[in-house]
Amino acid sequence: MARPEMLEQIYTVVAQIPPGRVTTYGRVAKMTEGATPRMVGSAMRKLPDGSALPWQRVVSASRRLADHGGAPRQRERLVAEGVTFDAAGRIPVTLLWP
DNA sequence: GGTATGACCATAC
DNA sequence: GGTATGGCCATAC
Repeated sequence: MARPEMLEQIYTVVAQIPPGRVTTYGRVAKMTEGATPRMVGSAMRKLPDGSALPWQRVVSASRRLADHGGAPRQRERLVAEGVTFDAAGRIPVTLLWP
């Protein structure tokens, strides 16, 4: 079940990502006790569009945008923050948030 | 309660 | 750099 505490902790971790940096689903899951990458993805999917949560800063472990309907919008929001993409559409390792 | 699906990851090849 | 496999666990039906 989606325990509210865990969901809130996921939101807290995501909210702590600095602007211009990104992190991966696995990292968020590891920082959240009892969570798995799938749950992080589910949590993001459930978010309303106008959410203040910086969901765009969560990317897949290969440093690409996850494959979902809002991916183009996510890429635009990241670029607007100053996140750069290389020719292969990957985010530089230096932008990863530990 | 079983089965299928999903904004995933680590590992092996 | 790719594909395949197993694991993870909440949701939907």
